[in-house]
Amino acid sequence: MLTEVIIMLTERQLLILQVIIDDFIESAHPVGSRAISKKDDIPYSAATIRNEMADLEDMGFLEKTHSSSGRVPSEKGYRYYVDHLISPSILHEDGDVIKHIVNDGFFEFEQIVQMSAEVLSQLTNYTSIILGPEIFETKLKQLQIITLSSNTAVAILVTNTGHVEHRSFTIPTEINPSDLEKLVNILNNQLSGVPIIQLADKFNTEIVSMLNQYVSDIGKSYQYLNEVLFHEHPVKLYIGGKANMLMQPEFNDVDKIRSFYSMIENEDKIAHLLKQSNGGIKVSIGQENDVDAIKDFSLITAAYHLGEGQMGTIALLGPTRMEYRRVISLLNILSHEMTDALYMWYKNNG
Amino acid sequence: MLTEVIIMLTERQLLILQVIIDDFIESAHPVGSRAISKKDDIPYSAATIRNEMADLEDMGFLEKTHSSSGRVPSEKGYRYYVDHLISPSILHEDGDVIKHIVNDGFFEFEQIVQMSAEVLSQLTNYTSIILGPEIFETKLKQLQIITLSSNTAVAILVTNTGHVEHRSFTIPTEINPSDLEKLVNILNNQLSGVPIIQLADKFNTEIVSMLNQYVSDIGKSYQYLNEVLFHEHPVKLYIGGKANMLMQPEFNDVDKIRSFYSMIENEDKIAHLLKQSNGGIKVSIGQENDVDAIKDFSLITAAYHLGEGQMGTIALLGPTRMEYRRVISLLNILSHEMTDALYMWYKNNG
DNA sequence: TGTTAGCACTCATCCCTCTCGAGTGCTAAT
DNA sequence: ATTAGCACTCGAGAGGGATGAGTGCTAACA
Repeated sequence: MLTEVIIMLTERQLLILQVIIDDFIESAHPVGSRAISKKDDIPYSAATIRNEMADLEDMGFLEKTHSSSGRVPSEKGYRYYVDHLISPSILHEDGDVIKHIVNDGFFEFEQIVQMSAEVLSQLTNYTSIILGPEIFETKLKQLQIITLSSNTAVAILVTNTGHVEHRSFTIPTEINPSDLEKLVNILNNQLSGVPIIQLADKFNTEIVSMLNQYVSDIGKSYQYLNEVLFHEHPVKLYIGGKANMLMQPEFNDVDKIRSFYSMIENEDKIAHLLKQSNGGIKVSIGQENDVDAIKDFSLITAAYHLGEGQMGTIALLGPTRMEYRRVISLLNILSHEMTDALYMWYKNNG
Repeated sequence: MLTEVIIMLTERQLLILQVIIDDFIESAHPVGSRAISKKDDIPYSAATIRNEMADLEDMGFLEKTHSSSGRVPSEKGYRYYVDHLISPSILHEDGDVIKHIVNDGFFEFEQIVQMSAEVLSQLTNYTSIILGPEIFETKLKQLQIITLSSNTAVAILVTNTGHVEHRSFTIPTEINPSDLEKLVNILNNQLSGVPIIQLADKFNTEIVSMLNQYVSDIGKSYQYLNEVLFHEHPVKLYIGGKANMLMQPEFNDVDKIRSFYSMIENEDKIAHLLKQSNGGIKVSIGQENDVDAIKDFSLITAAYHLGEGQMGTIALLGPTRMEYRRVISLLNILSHEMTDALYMWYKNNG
């Protein structure tokens, strides 16, 4: 796509395109010329509309489902609609609901995230996905190792944001259980305040030698320890309203439901999708999506931030016939609210 | 149901009933007399089968979907089948898979539970639900309170089974943050080893006065603390394979799928259902279920134990046309394996 | 020249009917 | 007691209008 011919649409074409897409988004039925001409703000006859519709179809913004059907927006049509026809309005009812949730009393950040995912889905009847918060900026607050038996223990990491990770493990035979306490002390002294993302590195470079010096010779088990303590903290994915989506008329087909569910259960792939987001609001319509499994859907992603480091991604997955205007407004509000909430957190706990 | 007339079936009727149900469970299609008479172990003609089928229908074990259709088991038929016609066979392939998972290396118990739910569902294409482990016998290993800022903190409870619970909270103004450490020490001294279920009580009766004595006057905030630390630890519910169930031909109808999902998302209700289970394997077929939402389904529950105290429930939810024989065998194996695994845990960590 | 009325045409959807086949129940013969 | 035979029932699926919402095109109009 080196050259993209810029197609100029007349005012009237813009108006008609917009009305058609608005109508289809609401009704999910192909839109006919007569229905358009009857609308209040359309002073043209059905025949005129038909001519314009034919032109819009030639330009690729509209499609027919069969030769004598009404028109349906093409993906290119949606793209144009999203890029040029929707003014980023703020819908206040939705905004209030969201602000209420994000700011209501004291919650763990993760609770806020979870509730947001839930509400986002209920407001829209699409499936909401929230990734993160990513851990670029979160720092280790404290590390605990609690022994359960002679050879098992559970390690607990607490971050400055109140996030808690834990993992059980068997204590390597090289390590004398009685040394565990010393080990934890050293780790806490050296690693407290260190960004989570740097823990594994710092452990390898600075801590290991220190451990060998002050604790018994931990030998090869340092790698195991590193693994247990600092590696592969799974990215948390909050998916809200897998079932709400079934309300959409697009899912009046059993096979579609099946393929949707087998897709949505594959959390890894979803997480991968969202990770590509790099800030701002991004709309991927149908085939624009990189992943085959959602080429029938639209995915709207928004990032929420903390200072420099990006923290996570909020997304809504729905049919290409999506309420783009409302969804974009919603994600805008929510990402700002979450960013604000995070900022407050940081100010208090950083 | 004060009196239940005991109906005697002839050997032949038993055989025919069994074959019909087996066939229907496998095929999901109404079973006709000719198909039965053609089976190897059936030496009777189709006409004979028809006569017997008519009798079995009169007795309520079979039904027709319409006047000239083949027969389908009634719920009473399934009940009889489950009670009298299936010998509790152990299916070794399944058994091996399960043993492998439950005993494979060192895992947190919760990981085992989660994986079991997943595998159970994949083996059967039904939806698996695992409740618990209930906390009757688990004891507090250690309590931690980690302050995040001047007025927020996160409380972490670790049990002897390696289970970790955590909750963020605001520090009540009555409590001097510098006293928190003392508070935690007292709590750990007094409560370590106490069964989780008794924590709240013990806190109210024994600890509060002690705290007032040794720490600053915590006043009315003791109730808040109790709430934060010990109350309402939500029962964990692991649901596996919500989507697998869609493979069942019973779900070839969009509305059924919708109602299934809106039911399964209501975790509270499900948890309530499973809590009624009191040991052994229990089969609830269709209308036998107390909850309306699953009167079209069968629910098989099995408890897993630890010593005296029941620990949790494993269940499979499927259509009434369920592979009862296999499912019962599976749950049997799994409940024993989990019970054994728990026992080992206890021996090591009790 | 842009707009509109009119008309022939297309196609999905609904409904009706017909056929086919898998099943039954009943009766009479073995 | 069992079975072969037969008439009957009913669901599923195919075929065939009728309906109606939609189109494209043409010719008339301002």
